[in-house]
Amino acid sequence: MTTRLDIHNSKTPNLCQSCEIRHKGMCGALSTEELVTLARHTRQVRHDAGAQLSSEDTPITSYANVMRGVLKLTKVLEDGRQQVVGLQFAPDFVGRIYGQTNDVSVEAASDVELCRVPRAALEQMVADNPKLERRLMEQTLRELDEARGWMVTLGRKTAAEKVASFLHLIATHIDPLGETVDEAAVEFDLPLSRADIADFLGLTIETVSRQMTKLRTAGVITIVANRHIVVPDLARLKARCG
Amino acid sequence: MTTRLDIHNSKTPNLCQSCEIRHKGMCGALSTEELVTLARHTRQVRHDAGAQLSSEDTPITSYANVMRGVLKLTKVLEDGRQQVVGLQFAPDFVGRIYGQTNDVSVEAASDVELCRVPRAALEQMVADNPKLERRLMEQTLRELDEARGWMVTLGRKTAAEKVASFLHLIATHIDPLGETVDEAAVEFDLPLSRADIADFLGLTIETVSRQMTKLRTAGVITIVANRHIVVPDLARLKARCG
DNA sequence: CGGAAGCTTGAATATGCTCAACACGGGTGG
DNA sequence: CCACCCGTGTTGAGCATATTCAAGCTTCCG
Repeated sequence: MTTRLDIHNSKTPNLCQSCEIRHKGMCGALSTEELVTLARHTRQVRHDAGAQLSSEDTPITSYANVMRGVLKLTKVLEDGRQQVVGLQFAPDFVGRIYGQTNDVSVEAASDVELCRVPRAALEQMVADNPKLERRLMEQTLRELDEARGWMVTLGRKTAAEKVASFLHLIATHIDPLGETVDEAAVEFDLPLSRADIADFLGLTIETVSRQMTKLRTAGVITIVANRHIVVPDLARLKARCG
Repeated sequence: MTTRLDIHNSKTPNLCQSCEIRHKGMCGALSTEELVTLARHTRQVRHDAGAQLSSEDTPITSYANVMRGVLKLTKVLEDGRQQVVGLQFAPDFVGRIYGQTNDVSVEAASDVELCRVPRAALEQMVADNPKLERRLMEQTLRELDEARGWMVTLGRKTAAEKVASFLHLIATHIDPLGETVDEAAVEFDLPLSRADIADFLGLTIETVSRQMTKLRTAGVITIVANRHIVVPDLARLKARCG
């Protein structure tokens, strides 16, 4: 690992220079000097799909930024019923600030790359930098909006609409950095298994599978491989989201 | 309205002195002097149950603190299907900071009393006072946790568990300022109609009604009047929450 | 009182679940 | 190289839960 950098000059750290999310996530709020300070503590880490990064009641010891891949946040009932309560894409910030525990379990849905920051280092930076705190506030508000949007889906949409809504979400969030080009064709790999999708939508895997088949036979999507989907017309998909 | 106060001395404003939520909500982060500054802009307002305070896409012009009663936050689908995405009790802060629109419709679920603050005044205070910003961050995180908790309820619980969970929520949040005394008997008025409860739980009013009847015949609750409920044993209710 | 809104109850229906079998694909080992 | 296996996804049949539709009841207000 050759991520060592000369901390005596204040040029953008090598690591951050090549970071694709440099300007989009939390780091966009930082000056070059602050970035240097932060980079002394960060470490890029990779996790395979399925890896559990933290669980509902473990104390928080570090935060991270998603650089590549998708994380899922889940909660479980005592009897094992599970609900995915959030998905995080690059360049989302991961981790609950100002809290003792996460209250959610964090798992890698796909293979992921994270930029990890120890708890103390981040909290120090936040305390010193109002702009950073504000960024985190905005991310939190975005997550709240997303959670509320999914409450509508969970509570009031049919299985068909739920699956369409999920595909629409992925289609509009997965692309590396391209801005949403509505009405256009989109092609992507699902970052979640059928079981995860079911847990996200409050359905069973069988129902998810059946609804995917219906969307396929209706010509709304093409299932190239189990995980590999083509949406020829995003507007037609959106029309099925209820 | 005799809420005029002498702004030349910096004693706690009369209005705030008698405010029951003075130390619990956002204002708990303020010094006496800051409170005086803030109180120059605030105004207590009352709304009847059912009053709509703002809708999904109206711009935000003011914020508020809930002093009494319950607000409901809702979202609707084009075809009219509705979902309650949040409830706010005293001393919650109401309104999405750093945003152009609310993305939710805010309605008085019961008769409410609010302490209203114009947008500019609050944003100025937040900019000047990191402790206040932090309070708002904490409230936002709490709302996010609550939203995620309800996602589990919406996605993975049965109708019976949903209704029990709702009653448990109200039983533990409605009480004026008493801390949750688990295992004890609780008596309260439901701040929501059956229709609102249904929209909160992603059910129909008929299903809500039937499940309430089942809880009554099972002896878990007593329905004194339509809205007036007694829970003799909170633990028994909790056991039915899934 | 009378009317309307809110709530409850019942019967029939539909949506999504359960259980079960099968298909596909990718890796492992004979 | 093929057989086998295991994880993952699909499909089908029967069933259960919650919805829909419809009627009747209560409570609240004029």
